[in-house]
Amino acid sequence: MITFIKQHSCKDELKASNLKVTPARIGVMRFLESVSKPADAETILKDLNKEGINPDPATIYRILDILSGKGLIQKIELGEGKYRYEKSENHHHHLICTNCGKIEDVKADFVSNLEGQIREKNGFLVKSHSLEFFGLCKNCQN
Amino acid sequence: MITFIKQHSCKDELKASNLKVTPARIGVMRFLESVSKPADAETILKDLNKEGINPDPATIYRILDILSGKGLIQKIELGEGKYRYEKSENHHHHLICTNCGKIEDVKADFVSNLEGQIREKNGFLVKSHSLEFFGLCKNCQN
DNA sequence: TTAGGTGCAAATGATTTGCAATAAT
DNA sequence: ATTATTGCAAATCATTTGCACCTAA
Repeated sequence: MITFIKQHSCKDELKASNLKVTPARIGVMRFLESVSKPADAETILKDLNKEGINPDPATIYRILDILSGKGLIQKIELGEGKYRYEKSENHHHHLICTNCGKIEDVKADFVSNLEGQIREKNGFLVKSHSLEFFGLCKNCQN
Repeated sequence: MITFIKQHSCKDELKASNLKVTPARIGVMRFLESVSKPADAETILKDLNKEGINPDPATIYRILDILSGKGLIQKIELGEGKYRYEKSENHHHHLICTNCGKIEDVKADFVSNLEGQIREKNGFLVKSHSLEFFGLCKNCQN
């Protein structure tokens, strides 16, 4: 018996979402896969530039928009007045140091339990959520 | 025995934070006290205008900034690319309908429990948090 | 070929800033 | 009187849009 192991690929993900495969799109997907912290548009663009891909900022925004529309990435806000993006599989919560700006991760799935309660109490169907903590990281408490 | 009941007053709150009492500041405090949903700068300004107070937008932003700096109000983001503000005592979480934009409240204090755990596990001192749910409200599920 | 993707330049929207005039204590 | 606060106008920053050109399928 032969088992086909689904080899993960940015290109395949794009195709699976009926999106044309372009260098800029591959670059964005790759980058978001490689980083542990959610990244903003500017950071993403600069990384692509390093790899010799030079899309217009408008293109980056359009790509981020379509990818989050397809659910491949998540658009989040961390109280900075701009958006950050993360690969959907990387979803987790953050600890944002209000002093130095450091962003740490917290893995916690307690929120999932709440969604059922909300459905019952409020009749609201939760599709996604954000949970962020602001405060002082270890280094900034002195 | 005479009991002094602390009569809540916007002016007193301002004074207690060493802020000068001005019409615009009173107006902002009053408005945020009167509404159940977090409001954006534009909405706040329009309300003040109705009451005959006509500050410049820049003044509104400066007031919102100083009030949140003093902890009298909270600055939050609901995925709209702008900030909203709420009276600190009104802190709660929101259900944001991604279809019609309706904002509902959820009262829940389960998050408080987490802050202790985060302190232990991550050494991170939580000062505030945000928890928002995105999905479809009752009306928009059909 | 052709629908979808991109570059460029200009527009938008929220928020911020410098500075001089003004009002709260 | 003194210092904080405000108004005004201009600047900034992130993001969006119109349109002509280009490219992946």
